[in-house]
Amino acid sequence: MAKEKNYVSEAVMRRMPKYYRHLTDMEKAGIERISSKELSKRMGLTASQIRQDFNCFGGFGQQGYGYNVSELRQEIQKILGLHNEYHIIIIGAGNLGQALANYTGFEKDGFFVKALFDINPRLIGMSIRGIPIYDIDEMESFISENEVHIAAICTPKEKAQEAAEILIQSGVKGIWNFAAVDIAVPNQAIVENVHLSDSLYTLSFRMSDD
Amino acid sequence: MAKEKNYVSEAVMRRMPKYYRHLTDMEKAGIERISSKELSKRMGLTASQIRQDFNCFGGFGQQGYGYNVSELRQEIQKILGLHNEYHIIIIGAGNLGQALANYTGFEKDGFFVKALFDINPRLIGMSIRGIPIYDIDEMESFISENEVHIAAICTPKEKAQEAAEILIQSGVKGIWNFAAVDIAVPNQAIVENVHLSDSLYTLSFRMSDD
DNA sequence: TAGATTGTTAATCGATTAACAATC
DNA sequence: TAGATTGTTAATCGATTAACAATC
Repeated sequence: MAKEKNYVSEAVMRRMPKYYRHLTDMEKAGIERISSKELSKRMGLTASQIRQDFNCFGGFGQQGYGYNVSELRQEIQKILGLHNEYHIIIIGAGNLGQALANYTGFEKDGFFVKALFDINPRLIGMSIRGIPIYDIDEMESFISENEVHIAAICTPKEKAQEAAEILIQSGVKGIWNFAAVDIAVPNQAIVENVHLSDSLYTLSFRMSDD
Repeated sequence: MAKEKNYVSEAVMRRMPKYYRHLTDMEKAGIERISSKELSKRMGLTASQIRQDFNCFGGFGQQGYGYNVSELRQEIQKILGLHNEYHIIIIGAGNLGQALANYTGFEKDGFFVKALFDINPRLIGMSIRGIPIYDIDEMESFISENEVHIAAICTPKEKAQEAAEILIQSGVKGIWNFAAVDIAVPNQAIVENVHLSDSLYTLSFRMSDD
């Protein structure tokens, strides 16, 4: 039974999706139970860390038995908020924006793309998988008329901050930022960055590291 | 003057691209010098941490003055290995693979996409921005005949591990993994993961966190 | 019951912050 | 020189690991 959710460290939070991913794979593979020790081998963590992590949220296991894979998966699904449905809009219908819109893999977790927005007249009016591309000027009214939980910012980096401000003012709570800038936002908003260039630089660093 | 590069913690390593990004922006904005204190405000870190971070690599500053933006940027560029040129191939020419191939933003940092590989006969023979899409069966011979530093894995997750193994056997050192699996690799290879689903789950978690 | 493995407390390790002497 | 700010050492904080009593 999960405890009241208190403060969870960044480190723990970043491991939760990984647990969820592995548990989903295990469930699919028909594995019914797993001990923290087995799981630690599988995931490259320590058994101790796994038990500590889970105990941030309450005990999910049983002494002498371990964890029931399906149950544990379901608990973590709830912790991650993946029992909810999320509506996403994509700001910027360039390469990346279109690729995100085309990708259906997030729908199984309840994430649905509802619209894209762009300034390019050639793109406006088109659609991707039936998802319309609108003029960026219609963004605010779209948000007020439709429930939008998350906005993925796929604009050039110069436009990202401005877009974020409008989005947050319009009531969007979650920003999934793909632009290569650090966006400043008020407290109530949440920004999750996907800095592809940072990731590539890190790879470069480790490749030249000796 | 940069010291011999020793062990650098994961935490420090992950901050280096961010420094590089901010310094590049500052240089572009014509800022000549900056103190650790000013930089700390700008980046949301502490001045102490910034000085500690830089001292992993040797001292780049001057007492009483601070840091010269251009010089510091150049030092970090070298630390990150961004003075080199990298050849990238993309495995999987679906939405994401194509988006990456279309994106030119990494070229300014010396990353060039040389080819894509896929199993889909409809895609094989086509090209993106002049970059050819080849049959996946030609991957090994392409690598042996061309210098390939980095392979971006954009395949479905079921194929990612196998692709990684072939790539590493063929001599590719860096794997930029976009598939939603944790790839197991031998020591000499380096994997940098971009787990978009993990990122989205984290966003969901923080949005439902109260 | 005996064996296994959790949940949890205590010990260790590493990263961040604070402080200050060195020095430009 | 005096003021500013680094480079670096010491103190603190937090995260990971180890240990073990609780218990299935």
